[in-house]
Amino acid sequence: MAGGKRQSDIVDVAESLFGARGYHATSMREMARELDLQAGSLYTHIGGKAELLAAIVERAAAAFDAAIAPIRASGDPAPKRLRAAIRAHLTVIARSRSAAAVYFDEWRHLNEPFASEIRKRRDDYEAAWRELIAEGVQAGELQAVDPALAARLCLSACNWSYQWLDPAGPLSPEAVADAFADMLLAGLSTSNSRNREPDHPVPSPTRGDRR
Amino acid sequence: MAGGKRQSDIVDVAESLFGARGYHATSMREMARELDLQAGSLYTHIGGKAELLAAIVERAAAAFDAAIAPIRASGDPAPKRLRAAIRAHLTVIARSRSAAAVYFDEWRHLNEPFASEIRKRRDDYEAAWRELIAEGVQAGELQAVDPALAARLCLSACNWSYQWLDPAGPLSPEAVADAFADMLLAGLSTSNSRNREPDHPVPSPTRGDRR
DNA sequence: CCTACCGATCGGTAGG
DNA sequence: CCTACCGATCGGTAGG
Repeated sequence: MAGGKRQSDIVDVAESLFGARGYHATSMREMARELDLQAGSLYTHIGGKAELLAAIVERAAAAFDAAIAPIRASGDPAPKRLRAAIRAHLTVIARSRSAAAVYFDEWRHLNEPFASEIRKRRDDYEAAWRELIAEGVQAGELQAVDPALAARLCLSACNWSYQWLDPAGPLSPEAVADAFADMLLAGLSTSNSRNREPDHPVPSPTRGDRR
Repeated sequence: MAGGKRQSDIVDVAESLFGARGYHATSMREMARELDLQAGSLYTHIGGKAELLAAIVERAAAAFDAAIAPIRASGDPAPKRLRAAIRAHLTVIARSRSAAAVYFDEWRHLNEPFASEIRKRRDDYEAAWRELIAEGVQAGELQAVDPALAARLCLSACNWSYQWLDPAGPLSPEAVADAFADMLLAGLSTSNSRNREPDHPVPSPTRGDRR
């Protein structure tokens, strides 16, 4: 699926409808109506419904990969990279909640070989987070947690945000990201007491400004 | 929908198929085949497909509510209650990942009034977590986080586990829950050192958070 | 619980 | 890009 203005319009509408109602609950006729077309006319521009799903999911996967690539390569300390990754991940979701919804919920309806390809891509993405955390543990910047579980904790918390994160809401995605990073890095409990000096060099715009 | 052995068999099969493939991707004929019935015969026992979905989602919502009710009433310190709630929540998910998948992913296909009822029930459930955290903040047992965001962080991390939590995996759901609780309570970073007492008392939240 | 069937709707195509 | 239409499948019902 390569180019064409009309085609990318169709992909956009599909993304929005698949995200809102789900892949199987969205008909080609609904999509056509949204574009003021007849159902059959869609097929001038696209190969089929399954192909649309694949295009949307690939695009979403690419957005996540691209968002964390520079962070991985930055050479910053692990806590700073982790904070940046959380922000990047949430920003991708906030930029298109529909795309995130399709990526997270509808990818299981992909045909082969797309399903396998995406599965691998997600595994690689998670591995990058795991590696980041493992490096931090190694360097003594992060506690001696299991990197696999810690990566899963961070990603789970971030992924689910597609359910509620609202760029037009009272808290910007960046503010949510910083708050999440604060809590994940510093912990919720007071009983393992921490000093109150700024502990990471990264400025956190929302600290002291949490609604 | 009230009782009948055959009926509960059907609900169980529906839960498993809806969870695996999604509501709209599952046909009544598939369900019938799984039960060695003809499609039409299902309707002796159930009212329809939509009714099945409602039954499954209600059952799941009730399981989550029941799991945290005794914890809310326990009077334990907030960190202990939070840990217990994480464990309870993950245990419900682990006990039936299909049910969790339907509850989290397919509830949007509910008709009214079920959709509204479930939305309210989920809001109330989240409010219980928020309240727990707010009490901990008030008592100085938890840091001065925004209870709404902290509740969301914990629930997000826990909810997403339906995607990967495997009771037959190397880590039991209880072990995962404890690891998640450890990380959420103590934080991932070493830089706010935990072996040091705070030089000032931990501040209470600036706005009176009573609820 | 089965056989037989309903109208509706699905994704997609032919031919222009 | 439209009209017209295809076969398949959907959830559900009638009648036994």
